[in-house]
Amino acid sequence: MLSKALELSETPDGPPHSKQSLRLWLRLLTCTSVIEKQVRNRLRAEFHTTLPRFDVLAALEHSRGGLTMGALSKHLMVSNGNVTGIVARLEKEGMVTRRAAPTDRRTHFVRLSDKGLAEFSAMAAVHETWIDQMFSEMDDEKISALMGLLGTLKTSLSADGEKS
Amino acid sequence: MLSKALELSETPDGPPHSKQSLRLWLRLLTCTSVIEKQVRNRLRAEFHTTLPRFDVLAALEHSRGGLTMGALSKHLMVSNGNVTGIVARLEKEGMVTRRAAPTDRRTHFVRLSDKGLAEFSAMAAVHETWIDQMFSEMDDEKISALMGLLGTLKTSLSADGEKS
DNA sequence: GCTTTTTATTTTAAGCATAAAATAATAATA
DNA sequence: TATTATTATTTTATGCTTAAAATAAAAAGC
Repeated sequence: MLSKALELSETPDGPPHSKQSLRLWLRLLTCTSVIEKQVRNRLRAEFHTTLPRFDVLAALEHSRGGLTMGALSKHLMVSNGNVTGIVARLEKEGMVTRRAAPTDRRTHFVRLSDKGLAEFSAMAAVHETWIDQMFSEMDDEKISALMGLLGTLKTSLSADGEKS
Repeated sequence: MLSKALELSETPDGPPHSKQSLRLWLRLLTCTSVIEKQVRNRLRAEFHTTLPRFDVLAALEHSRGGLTMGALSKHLMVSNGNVTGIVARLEKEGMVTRRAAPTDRRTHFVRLSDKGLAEFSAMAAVHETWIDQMFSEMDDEKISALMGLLGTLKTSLSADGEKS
């Protein structure tokens, strides 16, 4: 009787967890890629700049007083050498300034210039409207639900990362 | 009285839609970046290969008979020149073969070699377990809910894209 | 003080990614 | 058939990204 009950169960086995995870991962990647591509294209078309440069400026604007190269690298989750290149280009464009710390000549502080702050502020305002429009069909409830589920995913990813 | 009712409403205005969208976008990007980085690192460590190469092999395996350069480019959502480079490296490694179409010498068909199929099959199996583990704290219900919400997001992105 | 180690950053070499220009082959049209 | 336009792909120039090696300064240990 038990087997019969299982056979007739209203919740039969679906695809295994791994297959569902894989499909979810592909959809997650597609959504992110589409948004990222839009942002890159618009930054280039409207502000003649790139997403990595925008990200560096955002990190600097968020923490007034400047950041060291290492802190920037850690915050943006990219390699040291990567930050070196992006900051070099931003410096050449006059968007940021670099200065060695007086106490430790190894560490270099990067700060937004006045021009950098002005340009970033303009970009950030428009950037926010781009995102707002792309998410326009997501009401507050859906946004909140998605935030929660992605929070769980973050936890799951942390747990997986611990094991390495 | 109406204004009073609004003041005392149990659902006062939260942050505006644009701010919530922005926070959601950042979380989405973080999750995707973490997963992508894990996959890249493991592909390199365990198979001495890269994610772009893996993606090309996956596209080829999925559609037996081979794909043209243009079809590959469209499927992977990357530029033509990008595919040219990746396929050139894969060909040098003996993973794929390239042949001009007999009827139209402009179009080139790319196919998995036997070696390419064998290596990809091995990688794909392990890759699936990586994803499965990263999503291990997401039960079937959460995966399904996340799929649905990302489906809505995809729709929203399509609607936004139409306007360009 | 002198050596060793650690820390912060840059450099280098390779691959990925794009847009724009160039090639080359086919299709359309006069 | 000769010209023009379109299509499929590659090439080029530039920038992003990484890992690994190099540099250089500070800290630790003897």
